Amino acid sequence: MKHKKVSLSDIAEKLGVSKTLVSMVLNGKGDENGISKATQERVFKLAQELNYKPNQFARSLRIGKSNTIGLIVSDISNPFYAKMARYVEDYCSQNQYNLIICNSDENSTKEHKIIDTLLEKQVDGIIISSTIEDTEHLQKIQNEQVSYVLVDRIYSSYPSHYVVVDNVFGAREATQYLLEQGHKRIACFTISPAHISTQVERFLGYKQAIDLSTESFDDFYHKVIPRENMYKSIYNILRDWSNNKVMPTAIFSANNQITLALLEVCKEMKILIPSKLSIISFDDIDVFRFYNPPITSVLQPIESIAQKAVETLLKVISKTKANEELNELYQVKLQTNLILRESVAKYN
Amino acid sequence: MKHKKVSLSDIAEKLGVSKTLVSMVLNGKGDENGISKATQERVFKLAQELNYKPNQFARSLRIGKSNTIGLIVSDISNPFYAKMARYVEDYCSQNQYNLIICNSDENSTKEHKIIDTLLEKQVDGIIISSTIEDTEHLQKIQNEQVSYVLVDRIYSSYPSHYVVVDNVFGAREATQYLLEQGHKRIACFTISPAHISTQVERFLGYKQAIDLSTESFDDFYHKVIPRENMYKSIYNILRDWSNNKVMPTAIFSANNQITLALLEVCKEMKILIPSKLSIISFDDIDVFRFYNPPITSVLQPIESIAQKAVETLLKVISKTKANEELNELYQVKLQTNLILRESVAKYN
DNA sequence: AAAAAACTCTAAAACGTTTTAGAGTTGTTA
DNA sequence: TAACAACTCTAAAACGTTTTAGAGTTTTTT
Repeated sequence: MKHKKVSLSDIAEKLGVSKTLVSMVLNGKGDENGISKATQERVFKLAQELNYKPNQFARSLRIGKSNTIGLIVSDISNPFYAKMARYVEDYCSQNQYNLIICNSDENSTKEHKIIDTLLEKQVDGIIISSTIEDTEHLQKIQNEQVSYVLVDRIYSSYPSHYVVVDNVFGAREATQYLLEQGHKRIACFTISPAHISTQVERFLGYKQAIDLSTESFDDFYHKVIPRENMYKSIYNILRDWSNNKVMPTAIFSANNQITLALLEVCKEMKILIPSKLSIISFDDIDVFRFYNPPITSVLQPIESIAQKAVETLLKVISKTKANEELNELYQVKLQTNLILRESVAKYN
Repeated sequence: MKHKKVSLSDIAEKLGVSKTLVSMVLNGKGDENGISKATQERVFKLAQELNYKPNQFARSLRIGKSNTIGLIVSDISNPFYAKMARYVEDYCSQNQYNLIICNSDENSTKEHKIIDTLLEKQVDGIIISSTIEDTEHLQKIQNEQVSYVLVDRIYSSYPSHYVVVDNVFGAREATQYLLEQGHKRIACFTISPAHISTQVERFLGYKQAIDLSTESFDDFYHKVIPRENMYKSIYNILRDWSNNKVMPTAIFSANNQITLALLEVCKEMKILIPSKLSIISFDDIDVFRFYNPPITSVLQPIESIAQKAVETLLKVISKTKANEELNELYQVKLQTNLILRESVAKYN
């Protein structure tokens, strides 16, 4: 029982009317085009009966719009991005948009390829948390007149629409909390590649807090952990500090994966948390809630980030389509929340 | 500098050749159609220069194939599905397929809608972990001649292609391990809705283990936890058991979310693991590795599941397209692995 | 009774590909 | 030198929509 897909023409033919009419009616433009109620009724009825499904390709080809957007993140199995993707998907489908999710694996070459693919698929827009250091990929997207908004990660010297979190504030607040608890030697771990704005900003917030305090900042305690070799390199760092009797009393970790590795190392080295070492982490993932002790962390409003990102992108898309001049830049910065748990001890 | 997108005709025109020729060359069919090397060279060169990108909609419209597949899971922010989606995406893009990921939220109505949307988008195939009890949605997909493969969850009485894990074996092995450690009163927690095959099968494996042992099976220790109210209902169950002095010595939890809730309840009620209660869980998620004590669990080979699912679907798609009779059913069942950690104590 | 307005509908083009069937040369064979 | 093969290329249709510009009736106005 191979039955061909039913098209507009099939309906038109059976009803003895034109495709134009059927198209109008089915798109809800029957009234405004003065199609009689009776005819509209007949069209709807038959369409239903035949289980008519418009061909999206024909449609997209004709109107030059795919109703699809792309989301590029480093790794969708990272809980932070998993949640984000989840909410982005929600808001997209609420707005009748399709979503294509892509993983860059923190690899510039791969991200460039992804962008090419997305542009070939003629997505209407891209939400992108980029791993690339320069901005030629953004230029490339713009050249194709495709809208985009940066999320999570931005370029300070390249004006664009973005939705991010106030990383400087979040990191400063976390570090200040550590200071308030009496810590003096506080280390900061960020993850490679070092140019990513989140890591730069969180380090900045950390530094600000220390500079504002009576303690003095020492770059010795800032380590960029290579993401390919987190466990080993953290292990080496802690061992060196320990051997040289310069162990910090607290660590601010600017990334959830770093924190996970750090926790494993501490377990392995039998460094007790928080009695021997206090830890505070950016990103609040499930593991932190369940860890023993539960980890104090900086919560990002993931759902709002996602919502704002989609909202912003759709705004930009519609303005671009309408050919309005887009002189206004949408730049959203959301607040973080410090979640106090038990991985930080008082120090004196 | 609004420059229109460049099309085949643009290239053809500038080169003074036909669209046909350009199309052939660009699709690598130059040789087999006897286009001279020189001409091919000119085409490639100009296409490159103009940064030509084929219009996928026109292409899909013409050849009736979208090169897109859909993935339906209950919630992509659940670590198990996040990983799965991640790998599915990998294998899809390796095969030049696009992926649309959808969340059903364990809601039948929503899943039906998702399927309708996917069919409208004319995906070439669907990988689906379904929440729906009956099989009319599968019928609907088949009616539209769209290929699909079930993953994770199946219908025992509805023949279809699938890729799953041997849940019965995994659950039996886990329960037998509990028995070997001397446990006699072993409970089993599954999650609602109760009809989902994974839950049914895991319960079955649990029951088999007990029936095979010297212990006797008691349905009293099998609880289906409603997913909307996991914490509270687990709390009530444990409290009742405790009050009535019928606390099991071990619990086999057939779902990672249930386990998480169970762990929280135990913490709240100060039930020590594993000394007071041993726990073993299906699914091995990050939290379990990091928990204190680390949770013994049944590991599913997520990457293989994903790989096989994509592989199978693509096979089915190509056979369907070639109009070959598909009398053979692809049914893949993968093995689980019991990961021994520290949440199970010996009991005597 | 002619002109205007209102109402209902349609023909045909366009979007950018792929594919079918075959056209026009040039060279080769009998 | 006629027939044939080989080589290189093309016209046009088709996929299924949306949209533009306007056609054909009937009703209303003057």
